[in-house]
Amino acid sequence: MIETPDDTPSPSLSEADALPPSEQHAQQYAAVRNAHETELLEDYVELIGDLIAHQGEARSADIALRMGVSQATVSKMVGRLKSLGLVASKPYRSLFLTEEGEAMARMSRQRHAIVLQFLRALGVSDDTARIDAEGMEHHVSQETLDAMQRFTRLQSGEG
Amino acid sequence: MIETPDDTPSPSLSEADALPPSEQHAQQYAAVRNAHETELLEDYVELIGDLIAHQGEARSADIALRMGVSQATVSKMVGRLKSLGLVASKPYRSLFLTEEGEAMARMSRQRHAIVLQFLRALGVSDDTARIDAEGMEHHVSQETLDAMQRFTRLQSGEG
DNA sequence: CAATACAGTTAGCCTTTGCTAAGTTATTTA
DNA sequence: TAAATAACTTAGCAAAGGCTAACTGTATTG
Ligand SMILES: [Mn+2]
Ligand SMILES: [Mn+2]
Ligand SMILES: [Mn+2]
Ligand SMILES: [Mn+2]
Repeated sequence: MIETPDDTPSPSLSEADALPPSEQHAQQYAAVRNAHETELLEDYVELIGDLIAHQGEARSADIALRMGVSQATVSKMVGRLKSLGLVASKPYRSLFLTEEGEAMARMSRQRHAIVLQFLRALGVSDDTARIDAEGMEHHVSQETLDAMQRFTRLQSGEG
Repeated sequence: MIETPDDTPSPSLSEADALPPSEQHAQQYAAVRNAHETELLEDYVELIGDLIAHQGEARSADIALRMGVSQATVSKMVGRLKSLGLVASKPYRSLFLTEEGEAMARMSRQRHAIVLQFLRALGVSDDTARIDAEGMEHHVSQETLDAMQRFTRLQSGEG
């Protein structure tokens, strides 16, 4: 392993930040593309889990309504979720999460809650916090989640 | 205007949060889908602007390298940016931003910087902050940006 | 200045995520 | 219980965003 020649000058306040090294920059975008591959899956399983918990069952029509998409779109997505082993169902019947689906739903729900509570603790209004959390949650690393939780706890502790 | 019947119980700590009303829930997801439509465009114009500022010109090969994507993908995307009036170029030559492209780049760059500085102020390491900011930036409302700036200023002021 | 290397484009393919329209199954109700 | 309504599925379409392979144009350099 040879050290990459570092042509990044040390940070200065008077000029615009230099571009990061190409490989690091590429990794940033790759991480985003990566998040985009799983984010819809996460939202679906999280929603299915929430529907089961709050209304006793998860039906396609409810999902379509809450996601704001057509039932056909939900039907196709459910097919994908089944083929990925996250969801189980019989034709024309309501949906269930597999063990794997439950696990993903649990993680997603928790991460979502941390981000939402953090935004509220930051002083963002509830409506805005909900909207922003829905998108941000998929792009937040564990390290950032930890920092958010620290802040939220501090903030509520000081009340 | 009639007030929507509010079946959301007042928040309780002992039970899981209730689901938001369907229309509000749908709006959350719609906002995310919306952000996804412009997010790549924003990253491209921001990068093109940065390349012009830092290296004098923006070439497809550089973009491909920094985005971690094939040159063919860049070529196609540049076609889209041109058809949207954000970028101008002659075949086989380097890229320029239109007025509209400049405006989008300016906004994106500023928003990106606010999110990045905020994450650092929160205590997130530089590498992680860069990665998370690249994704989060597209899902952050003006209200949240304001809250982030307030926090960052406070934090640096107290140093 | 010819050969080579590098940069950019085009064609053709794939997956994801959306849609509408049309069909099928299940449930409700007259 | 037959008819009507609601729920679900399927087929077929489109746009976005990736890829590789093949081609074309530009720049370097022997
Ligand atoms: Mn979520
Ligand atoms: Mn989400
Ligand atoms: Mn950006
Ligand atoms: Mn970005």
